[in-house]
Amino acid sequence: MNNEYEKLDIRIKKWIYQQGWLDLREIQKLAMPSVMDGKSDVLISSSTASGKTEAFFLPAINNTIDQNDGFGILYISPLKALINDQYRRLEPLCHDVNMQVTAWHGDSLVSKKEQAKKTNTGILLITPESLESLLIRRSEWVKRAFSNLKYIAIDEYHSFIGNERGYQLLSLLNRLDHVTNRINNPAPRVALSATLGDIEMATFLLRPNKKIPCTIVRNTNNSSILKIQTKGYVDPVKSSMHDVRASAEDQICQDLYKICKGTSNLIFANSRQKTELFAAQLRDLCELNNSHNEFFPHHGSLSKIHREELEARLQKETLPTTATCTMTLELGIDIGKVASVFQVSAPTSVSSLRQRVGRSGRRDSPSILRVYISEKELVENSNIVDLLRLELIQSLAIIRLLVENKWFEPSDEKQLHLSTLLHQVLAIIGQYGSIRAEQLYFFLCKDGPFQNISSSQFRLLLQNMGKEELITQLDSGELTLGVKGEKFVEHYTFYAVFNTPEEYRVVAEGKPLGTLPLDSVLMPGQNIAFCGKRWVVTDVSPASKTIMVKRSKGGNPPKFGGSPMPVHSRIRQEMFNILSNGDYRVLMGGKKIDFAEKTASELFTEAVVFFNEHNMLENTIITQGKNSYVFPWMGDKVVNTLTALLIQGGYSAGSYYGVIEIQDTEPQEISQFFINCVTKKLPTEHDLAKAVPEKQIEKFDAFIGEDLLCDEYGKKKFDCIETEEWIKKNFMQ
DNA sequence: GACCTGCTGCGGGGTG
Repeated sequence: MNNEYEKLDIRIKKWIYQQGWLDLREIQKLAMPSVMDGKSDVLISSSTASGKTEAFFLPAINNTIDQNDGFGILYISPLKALINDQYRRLEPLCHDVNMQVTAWHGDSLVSKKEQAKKTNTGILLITPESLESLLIRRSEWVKRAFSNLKYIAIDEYHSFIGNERGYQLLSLLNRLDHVTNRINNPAPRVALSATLGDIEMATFLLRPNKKIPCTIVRNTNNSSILKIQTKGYVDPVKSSMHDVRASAEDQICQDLYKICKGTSNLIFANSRQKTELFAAQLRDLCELNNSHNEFFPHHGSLSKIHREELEARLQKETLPTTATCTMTLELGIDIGKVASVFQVSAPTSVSSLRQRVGRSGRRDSPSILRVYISEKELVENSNIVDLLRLELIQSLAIIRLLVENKWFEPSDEKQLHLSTLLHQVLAIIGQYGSIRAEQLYFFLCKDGPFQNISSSQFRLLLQNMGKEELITQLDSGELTLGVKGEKFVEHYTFYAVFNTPEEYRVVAEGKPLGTLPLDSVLMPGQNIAFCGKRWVVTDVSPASKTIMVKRSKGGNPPKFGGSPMPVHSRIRQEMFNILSNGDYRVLMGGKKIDFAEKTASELFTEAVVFFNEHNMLENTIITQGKNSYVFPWMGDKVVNTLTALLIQGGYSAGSYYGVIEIQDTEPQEISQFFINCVTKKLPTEHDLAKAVPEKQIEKFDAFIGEDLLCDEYGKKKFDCIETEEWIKKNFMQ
């Protein structure tokens, strides 16, 4: 035990002793001085199950243990489930040191909230949305209850970085500092995270105005061992009914069954549809083998009961349990120990694969990652994406970036987040009743999180909000809520800044199974797979937005919809490197490690042969049949920009897996076209966006006006500077 | 090829 331990209150020491802990964990020792000091922000970055939570809470509780003039600690989490987990973990300690801890979110009991409102002490665990509602509806209480905060902790910090919810959170923290008169004396912010790519950016985003410094705490000896296997599968292209070869999906299911049976695992399958498909097929295999089912799906469209049941089963560790899941099991919900993490089909980002890997392995056992990739059997008219085995290559590139370079995708700092800015304008007016435009601009943009917004853009936003009757101007010049704005702010759906499309509820025997998008075309009599089981649709009621089902045999999972996840330039460049060198192996300790089994490395060789045959090291554009294919080996923003330029130039172009297909053209014509684009000067991102018919993506995009929408969409989807550099480098040197 | 997250106050009906 170290010096810092000695400084802890006797009640906390006693609790630690009772836990049977012989020593504090490394991250806890490292974090304790800065948290205890309480003068700077702290960024605690350390792997899952390394004791991060206690690294913050032990010293923070120590410093607030006898505080009775308002809450001492405000803990913010992106998930209700995580708040419940943390409550369970903190409750015994808080009980022993006689401190109140309150879980505060949409599902917590009103009575518990009322109790906390009366006593105003201890620790409050809350979601950003609940904090938003408190600031709008109970700002007087907020002022009383939080004026003496000693700490604000943000858990799973990476899940907020660079997205709508993260900007809302920053604005909320700013507003909290204002309401409690803590502008010049703010409570330190402590961020907890397992994966942080760009630490510089992460500290900036924790406090954009940099009023107080930020200390970074990372554990040094990350000795966890990672074992990786990549397996390839050939999906036969069947030419006749008599072809009985198993599909790649069936082969993968057989392997998943063999390896997972009897142990606990996570299978990430990238889409809810695939997640359901594997869950249903693996359940069928259990039935076929006369054994109890151990396979269950977990994703965002399943009802809470089903998800919680599975989480509890994993947590208990008494029955072997394998979850086929989407990113719902990426974050830190307590799920016990798992033997392996499977990634079926290519991951799209290094950071999410890192999160997933972290779900297996503990200090005493290695993390095991098994990546299963299916590639189509090659036939005469195979697609170029299949010929180059791009799904496999993307997987190999992401694995290499993960293991060798310790690199993660940085957040996209160019985005404007105008939908969230509009939301915050409404929220602040809702909170104060009325406010001057200059104050709002200072509050949100100049001194707040929306620093990419110019004053003219802000003015335009307010004008549009006026036109839409969201706000009106009083005779005094102050802004107040308009007719529509009031309706928005009063409704409970206002607090979340992210978009949620309307859905059908799926109900079996009166119990909710989950939800499906409104545009899913389901008919009575149709068989579907959902929640890991097979059903037949008995009734579809558009009026009550309900789909009734009952158990049945057969049926495939429905489509859930969604938009593609963008791939970063660094990944595409790593794919190019791998193909040019004909080597995907990972360099570790001076040795090259092979992590692909036989079929995967055969598929890789096919890709390299094609790559070399077409001299793709030199050729950026190649021809297949009547079409040309552009290989930028760049992220989706550049691919989108090039594709948009081609379409505006009258070509018939589309992209897939980062490759642009242009119909009926020759490479020379395309390269000349690109050169002309640069010589004539490229259009702006805004101009490119103008031509896109459907640009509304975020919740309040419908109200920001066409002009700003083009700014917003352009910055999100296109990058003209990087594109121009790419054209110059490839065609003009 | 296609991810995820969250929210109030009140009224009606059931249970102790």
